[in-house]
Amino acid sequence: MKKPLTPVRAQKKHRNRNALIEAGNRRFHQFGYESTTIDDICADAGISRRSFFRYFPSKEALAFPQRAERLAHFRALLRGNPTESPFATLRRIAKQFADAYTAHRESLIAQQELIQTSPALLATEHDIDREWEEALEEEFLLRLGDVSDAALRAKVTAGALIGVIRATLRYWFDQGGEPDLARLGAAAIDALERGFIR
Amino acid sequence: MKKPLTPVRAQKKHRNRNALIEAGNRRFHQFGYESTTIDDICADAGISRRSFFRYFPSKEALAFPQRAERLAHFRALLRGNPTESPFATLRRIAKQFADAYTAHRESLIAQQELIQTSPALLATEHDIDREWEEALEEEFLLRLGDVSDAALRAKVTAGALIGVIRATLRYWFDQGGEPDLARLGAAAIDALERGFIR
DNA sequence: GAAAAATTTGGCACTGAGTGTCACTTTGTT
DNA sequence: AACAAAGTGACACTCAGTGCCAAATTTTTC
Repeated sequence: MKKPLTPVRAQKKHRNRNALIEAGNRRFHQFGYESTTIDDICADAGISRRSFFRYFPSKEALAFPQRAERLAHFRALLRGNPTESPFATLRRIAKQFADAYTAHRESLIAQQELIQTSPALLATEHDIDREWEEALEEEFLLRLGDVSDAALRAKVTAGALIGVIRATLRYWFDQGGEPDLARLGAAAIDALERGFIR
Repeated sequence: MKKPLTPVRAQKKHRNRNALIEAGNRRFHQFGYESTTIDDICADAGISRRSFFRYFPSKEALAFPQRAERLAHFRALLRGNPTESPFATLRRIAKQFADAYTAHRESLIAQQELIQTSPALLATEHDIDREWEEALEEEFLLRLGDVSDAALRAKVTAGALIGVIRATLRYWFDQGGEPDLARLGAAAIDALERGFIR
């Protein structure tokens, strides 16, 4: 067990954490990521600089506060239907994400624009992609069982998938979130499954 | 034109640049990337800290000194045979790179191991991948002409390719550079072209 | 070949992220 | 109420990266 539970302390932690996230996002979007210092954020949130680093390991982490939860969610979805064919699972998950993205279109575009302004945020975004790629790889490996070349095939398939997904998202963002993301996602997975022969 | 040529100065520049690269690599491999400070490198190379940043924009850049040249080379190869089918071009280029990688196996593995030790280097490596992905995208766009969805297809194909290539390389590195990289590369491109249906 | 102009360099000071330490306060326990 | 454990704030420090300016070096001009 990790948390023996602490009633009052947990509350404070939540409040402080949220105060930092809110203050950060506000400043990031108003003045830009690079121009915002941790001192600024701490002042807004009424928390000491030193304590900031007890809540977040870095300034970048503050910009992706739900990183761990989202990854866990993705893992759970992947693990959900082990009997289904892999690509069927992927299509189902892609559809779900496409719908969610479409629903939060505005804020996602704002976030994406912010990310584009900072190399540090781009790097963090990539780290996240890698985590997702590894989750995919693990799941493929599990499902492939003891086929020969399982390790290689799992890696390559996961790499191709993440590549295709990121490219699709970039296109969607480039078009201002206008196109039908569910359709784009489906097409991308089709291309992967059926091949890129023209 | 950029350089009206300067005989004596160019020499010095080369010498200094190389001194920094050598000093850096030596220290990186001996003591680790993070533990090496720019001051250390400058001391070894006999160059002032301030001048370091006139040769390289960052510490990471020192670890990938041929970045621009390699990208230019890749672009040239891509542009080389515009009449050939895209996948034929890719196969040819992949083979070339596979051979080159196999020839420099040892040092590439050492470099790769170094990269794995540092988030900053991993981030830089990703930046490089993105540059290559963009080069691919441009080339595909050029070749697709005015097909509908050209932008999307170029992006997605480039993304899939880079994803597949990186995954293949990771596998190759994981196996200590033992497998036949040319064969792995060919298989990866086959999978992309023909599809991932099992 | 010497003086002037252009370029490069080194030193200094500064910002901002991230870390170690330690005393102080708040919360939970008995 | 007393004590232990966890969280917080203040201070000092390291290191990457940048602006600025004066000194040195190279190139150009006469």
